[in-house]
Amino acid sequence: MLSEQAEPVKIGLREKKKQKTRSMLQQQALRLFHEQGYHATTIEQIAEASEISLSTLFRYFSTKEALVIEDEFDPMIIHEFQKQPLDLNPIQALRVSLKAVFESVDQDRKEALHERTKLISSVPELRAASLIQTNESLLLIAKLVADRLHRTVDDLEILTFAGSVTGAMMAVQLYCASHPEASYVDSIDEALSNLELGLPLSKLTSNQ
Amino acid sequence: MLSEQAEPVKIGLREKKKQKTRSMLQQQALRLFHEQGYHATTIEQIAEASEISLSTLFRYFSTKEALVIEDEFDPMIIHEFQKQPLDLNPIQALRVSLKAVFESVDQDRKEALHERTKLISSVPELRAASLIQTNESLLLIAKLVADRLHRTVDDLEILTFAGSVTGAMMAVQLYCASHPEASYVDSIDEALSNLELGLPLSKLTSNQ
Amino acid sequence: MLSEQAEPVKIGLREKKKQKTRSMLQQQALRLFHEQGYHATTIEQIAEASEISLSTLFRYFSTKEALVIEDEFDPMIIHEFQKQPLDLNPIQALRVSLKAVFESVDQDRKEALHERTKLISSVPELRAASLIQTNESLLLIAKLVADRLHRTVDDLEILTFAGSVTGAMMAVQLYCASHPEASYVDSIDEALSNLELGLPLSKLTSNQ
Amino acid sequence: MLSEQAEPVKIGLREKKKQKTRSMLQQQALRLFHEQGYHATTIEQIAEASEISLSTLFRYFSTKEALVIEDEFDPMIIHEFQKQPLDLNPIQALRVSLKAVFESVDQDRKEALHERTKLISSVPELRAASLIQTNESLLLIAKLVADRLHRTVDDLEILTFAGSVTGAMMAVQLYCASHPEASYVDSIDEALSNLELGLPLSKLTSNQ
DNA sequence: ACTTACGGGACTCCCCGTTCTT
DNA sequence: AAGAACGGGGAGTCCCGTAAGT
Repeated sequence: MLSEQAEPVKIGLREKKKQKTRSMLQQQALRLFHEQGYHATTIEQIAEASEISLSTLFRYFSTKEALVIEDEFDPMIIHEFQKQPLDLNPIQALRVSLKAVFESVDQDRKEALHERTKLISSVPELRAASLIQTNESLLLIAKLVADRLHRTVDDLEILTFAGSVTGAMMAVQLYCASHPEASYVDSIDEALSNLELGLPLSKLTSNQ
Repeated sequence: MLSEQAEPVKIGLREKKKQKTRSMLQQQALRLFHEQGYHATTIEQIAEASEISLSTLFRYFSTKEALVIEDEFDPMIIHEFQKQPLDLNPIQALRVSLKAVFESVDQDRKEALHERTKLISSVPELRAASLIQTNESLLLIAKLVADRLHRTVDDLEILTFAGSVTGAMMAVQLYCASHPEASYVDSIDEALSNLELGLPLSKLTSNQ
Repeated sequence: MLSEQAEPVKIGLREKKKQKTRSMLQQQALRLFHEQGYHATTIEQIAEASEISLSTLFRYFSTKEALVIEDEFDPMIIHEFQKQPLDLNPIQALRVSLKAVFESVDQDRKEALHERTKLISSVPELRAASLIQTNESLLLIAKLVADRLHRTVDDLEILTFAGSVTGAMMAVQLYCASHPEASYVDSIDEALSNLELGLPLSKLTSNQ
Repeated sequence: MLSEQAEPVKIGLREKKKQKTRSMLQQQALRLFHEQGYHATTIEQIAEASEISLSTLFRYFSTKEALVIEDEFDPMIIHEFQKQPLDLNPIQALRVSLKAVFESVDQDRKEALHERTKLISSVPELRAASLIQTNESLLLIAKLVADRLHRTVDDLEILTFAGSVTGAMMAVQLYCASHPEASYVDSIDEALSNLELGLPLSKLTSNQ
């Protein structure tokens, strides 16, 4: 979910055109994947449908998977997180940030996101790519938390924390894949709340 | 009559030869990857070096990644975990199991494991494949815990738990990748211990 | 008025900067080729390392190979050859010229040359580019000899002579590639001396 | 001209089909190059015209150039050379071999060869590839001569000889490129004869 | 049954135009 | 005007799956 680019977004004239091309490519890709399936769609078809050349497509998205995986939420979440007051514990801060970001997203985008998530769950290659990104999110979360505490990412305690959070999110993805009716955002919140309470281990121990 | 008795023996022999081929392939693969790098090595070279044909190689390992990823420890850990007494909380049970398994592994295998782990961290494709497996471990842990508690894997609480554990292990992998001198097993134990203590969040909150 | 005088100076400065850029590019290229190998290095990396844009790089060197091949010795050798007295036979004249030029080269350049030569021998594309240049040397030698004799390059006898000389030099390159301790200059001289003596064929015939 | 494969040509049933595919590909390539020019023709077109896939084409010819360069004469010349009596000097042996081979070639093939040679002279990439092969011929000639004399290719004298011969052939190619009416075979013979006579240097020295 | 050949798609890189900017 | 960014396109490599041949 979270990956690294957090540039201030220079509003260049042609920056905009690039954005348009990017989003066009993703749109066409998602459309074709939906219509024909992921494997049955070649990237050549995507390039053609978007009326750009293959090589240019690869300049925008370095792999077929990237067309599906890349998302626009990460920088927003980062930004939100960094604004949170320091006396919140990091899970609280994260929960607040996630809520803030997803409340600002309109219905259309939410549905697109949902569609994408379904696609990812069902295609092994995409799952793999998504997990790679998840892994990078882990580092990012670690970095954000380390910054809050003036510590370094080079710290097993912090990494373990970030790992647990990331793992909880992976769990939610799996959960939602088999419970299509469940709300993704709510489930994340619940999982994080659970983690905040220490999981809680007593409930997970047989007391007989 | 005799042939019926001969059967099991023959199967045994065959199994053995298969095992030998498998391990030969992995050995050659690892050697070549070490010498020339992962990408510079083609699976054709691996097949040649092992003196078998490409199609046969694919019968043993369906992808190039599989040559590196396959792991013999999982089943051992599962077995150990299922033997743990029910009054241990699941993290305790897991810690005990992991220790038991790794103590039984000889030095050679540990070094081979270490070599493999390094290779995996450094090659994105392998990381992806490894993460896919990690994700399946998540489900496996969930299943084991669910069984202990007579609940189902279909349960966000349990999945969250399993996710946190899995995430903690991912964190340890990242940690060890940048701290080559750290002991993998000890670090896992420390991370799990940390998780058992509720991470602990108070230490991760700025108290100014 | 003043500007006219200023012109040559400004041009001088510009020329100098160009020369610096050229040599910087070659240096960075050689460094990267040495570190990562020729194929693993992209010209984009070279441009980046030299802090100029790709299109500018191509203005200086029209192909990746040119970064390695360009040779500053040819014009020097030509110049020397044209000064040789006419009563020397062309091989003698060439031998004297080569000696004169290489004696004037300092140790650093010699080592750089040696490094380059090694690189060229080991990369097929570079060998090809180098051979193209060798082929042009053939024509050049033919022209020089033709001029001495007031004949034309359009002459099989002269071309054959030039070809033999060029071929002898190719032979020396191959020889030195497998005998790293051999002196390039000495070997050339020996080869040319051999050619001057008619190869000699009697020694190359089985006399049993 | 001379390159290495000198297998006894196992007459497999499907060896024949491969031969047919090879020659089909070359034929189509030459046709298209002739019709549209070398650069204007893509290898995809060649594959299509030959009704095979791109990847298969590359299995037969690893580069676009190879489609033009590879020829069938080398093994024949080698074979002939090895049959020559040992009391011939190596240039004589070579001259006899070349004559024997070219006399056995029918008119059609000679014209095809001529066509190909013209194409090679006119396209820099092909010239480069051809020179690479020439360079390998040098080594081959050295090897053949070394074998005759029970010496090794590791010998500057022999390499110089081979280089001179090779260089003479390069000269002939240049000569014939600018004299389309000249006979390739006769010119080679003349050049080699010239080389055999010591070039001769006296004629190439100004005697004023 | 087991190898060998073939197909095809993803991806990378080189190099060259054109456009846009400074 | 010089130079950078951008786009295009062809060559080439590799993985992997399927079909053909022995």
